[in-house]
Amino acid sequence: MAESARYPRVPEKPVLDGVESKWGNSWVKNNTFAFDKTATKDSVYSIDTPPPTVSGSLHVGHVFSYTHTDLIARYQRMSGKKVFYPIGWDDNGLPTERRVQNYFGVRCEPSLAYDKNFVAPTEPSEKQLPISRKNFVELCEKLTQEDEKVFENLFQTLGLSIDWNYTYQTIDKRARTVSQKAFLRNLKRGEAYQAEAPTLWDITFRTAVAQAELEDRERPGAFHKIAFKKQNGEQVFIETTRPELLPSCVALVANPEDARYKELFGKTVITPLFEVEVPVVAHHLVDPEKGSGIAMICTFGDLTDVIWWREFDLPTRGLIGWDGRIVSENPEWITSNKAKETFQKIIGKTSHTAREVLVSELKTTGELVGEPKPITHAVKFFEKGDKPLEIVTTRQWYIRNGGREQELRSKLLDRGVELKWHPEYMKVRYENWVEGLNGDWLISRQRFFGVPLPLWYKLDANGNPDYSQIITPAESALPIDPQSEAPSGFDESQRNKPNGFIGDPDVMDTWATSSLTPQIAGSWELDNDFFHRIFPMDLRPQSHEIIRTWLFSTVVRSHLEENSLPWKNTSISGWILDPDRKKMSKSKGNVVTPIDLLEEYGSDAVRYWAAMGRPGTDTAFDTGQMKIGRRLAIKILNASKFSLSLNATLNKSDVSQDVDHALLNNLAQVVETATSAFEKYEYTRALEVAESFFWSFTDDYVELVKERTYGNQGEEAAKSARAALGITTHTLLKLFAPFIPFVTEEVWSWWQEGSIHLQSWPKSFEITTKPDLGASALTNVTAILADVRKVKTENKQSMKAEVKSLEIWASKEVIAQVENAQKDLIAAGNIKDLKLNITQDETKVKVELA
RNA sequence: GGGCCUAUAGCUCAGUUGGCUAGAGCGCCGCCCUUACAAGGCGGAUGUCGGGGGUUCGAGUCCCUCUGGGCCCA
Repeated sequence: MAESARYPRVPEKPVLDGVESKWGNSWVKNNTFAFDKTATKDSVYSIDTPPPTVSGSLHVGHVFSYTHTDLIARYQRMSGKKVFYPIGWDDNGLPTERRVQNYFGVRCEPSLAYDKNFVAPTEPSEKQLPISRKNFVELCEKLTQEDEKVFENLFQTLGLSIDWNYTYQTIDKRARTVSQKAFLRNLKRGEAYQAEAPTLWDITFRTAVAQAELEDRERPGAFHKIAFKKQNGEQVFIETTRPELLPSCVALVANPEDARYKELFGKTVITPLFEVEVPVVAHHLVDPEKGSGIAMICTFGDLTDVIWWREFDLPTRGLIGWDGRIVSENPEWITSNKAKETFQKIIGKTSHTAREVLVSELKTTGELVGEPKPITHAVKFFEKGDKPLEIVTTRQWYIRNGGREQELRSKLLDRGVELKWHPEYMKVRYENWVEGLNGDWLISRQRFFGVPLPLWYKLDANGNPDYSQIITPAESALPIDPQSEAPSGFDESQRNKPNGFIGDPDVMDTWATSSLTPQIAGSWELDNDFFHRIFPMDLRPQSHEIIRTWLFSTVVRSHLEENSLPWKNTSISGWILDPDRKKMSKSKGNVVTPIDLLEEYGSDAVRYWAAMGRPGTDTAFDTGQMKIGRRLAIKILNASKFSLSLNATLNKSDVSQDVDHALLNNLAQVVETATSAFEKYEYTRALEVAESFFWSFTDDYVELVKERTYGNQGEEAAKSARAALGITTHTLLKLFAPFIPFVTEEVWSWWQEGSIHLQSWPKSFEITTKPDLGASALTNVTAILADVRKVKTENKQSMKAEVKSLEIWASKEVIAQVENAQKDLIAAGNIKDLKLNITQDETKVKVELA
């Protein structure tokens, strides 16, 4: 075996262990996936990678969906694209604040001064320690940095081909600059505006909440039947689940068709306990079947109240404050002494307590009829909150998103059509959402940790803010914090002083920053040359539940700022389902952490499982698939080692035998199928065709030609097989490279230079040696070999058992193919005597064992 | 209440514009220590394609309807 030194780097016994750290480190160290900044737009493939919420926990879902993106990135890179594949960390917003509170046992108290010697408690204290806003933000930054390392470690172990030179944080300076600049542009163009309006309000977080952040939850409640007094002294009975809102009642409403109440429309009634005179109005939204068919309108109990309040131009009688408690002063519209006395009993109370008090009062006066009737109803919650939302009137900032203008809305719907969705049907979710919008995008949040609205307001001579007198910073001064910096033309001593200024205390919604990820990653306005090389981007990968938020808001910002789509394609990942359809939970002890998974099965194996999940399709968490992936990875190692040990070559001109030509034709077909599948973002299909070819290659073809490569048919025949083996191995490694990046890189390093991930994706014309031949010259022969194996198995013989005679009846063409390959066939089947007969009938085989 | 997805072997899933006898892997059963791999190989069994109706020469695939599961929204 003089030639065995041809591939000296092939190990004796290849193993999977250690490939992740070996190649993962190598890729990072060598900048293997560095983006070429000089690349022209048409050669770039840019990816708007989702910034994971670092304060959340690592989940197998991360592994799943981020792998999908990486498959596309690696394919595009091998196809010759300059791939821009950055990543950001979402460390902005409520999840981070909440995690810091729990982790350190602190809470933000904006009135406190910054303590530069502050040291965070090592153990969270039982009672939350109040700290200044700046100290709080510092803790947020400290904790998220640690979280980010954990994610980075996971993603590198998983083999994501991210360019680590382009990481960003949604709270970092660049993100703040971009968010503030984009907001100021929106403001200048009239797309951002402030308004005093009823706002959905979370009393726990004390912040306004946007439509996209709402969810309905079924909650128990009770209908209370309460008597109002008509002008003629008779009673009319309403039913309400929120009797505590009685003091804020501004009208009664019934359906215009409801005969029971027709005579009341246009008249007034008197509220119980508080003796306020309110009108009775008619509106089609009232369901005559619900309750007594007549309801009280309060400011505000729910969103329908807001509609009625607006349409009937009713007064605002705010009752609930920002803390969720009843206001601390007797409202001006409650005038009688008895009513004032009653109101004193609920001042400052939570709505729950106020309800108990008023129900008891109503019982005493007899205005509550019967016992409350328990019901279950849908109540609006902030998706991250624990208490039902209240509606309070506040001044907030909005960005136009088509929620109030048909023209913009239809343009945004057109953007949805322009975007290529993978899978296509996900577009419907976008359309449903946009069509169902009922207001503009509320972007101001009353939080501490986030990107501040870059605004100040002038104070009048009395020291009251004049919100129409907005002071904006110069773009060059961004990012700014209006709470700690004074606007130009003022100095800090004028803060909160008459004729001075105040800073806007609010921060922007986390989506107001996330909606700019293409601009942040692409250094918009900071390096516009760079930006225009990568924008519009090629792909936004994400999951389906945030189409209404992240995807839509990004489309809005890009449409407003660039008058274009932010990306050409979006691919929507499905969810991970538990195999037993039960939620994984810590209490059950069956939580699988992704890092352990990668260690147990190997990253390539876990990626294989992920790759089996098609875009948009929910996939079961299935360690069985990972075992198969692991087996595939091991098989690639062994089969490649074997091919190389047979002195495989890449000499196309050596291929002379029909079975070898046919193998390459078959392979070329696989390449074409895999390529077109990848072009359609159907990576699973690409993997499947490569995999099934690979197994038939090792099981059938390699077995068939093994003896020939040893030289039993002479050097020329051996060379033909060695070239076919080499070309096939070479091509298969590339086809598997996006899926199984570690093992393919390992094998590549045995006999080739550089990284396989920077090689060109195979093309069918580079592979074929005799394209007109087709593939049947091989498949017809391996089918016969399979028949021989079957007979041996049926007779409980070993595969190398001798066949006394093999007789074949087949068409002229098949017989010719068998004749061409008969030496391979005889050697592989250990056949002593081969008889060939031409027939018109189907191929028939008779095997006689020794 | 509206929208979307989904139902195929014990399990996880393919099945393209309707077209030969509906496939794969796992699992199961049987066999083989074969000098790449026993963490391997070879072979086998397994289906009322959720139910009902319709279109068609022909339906897992298209239409209607019912039922179960999931998601989004109201």
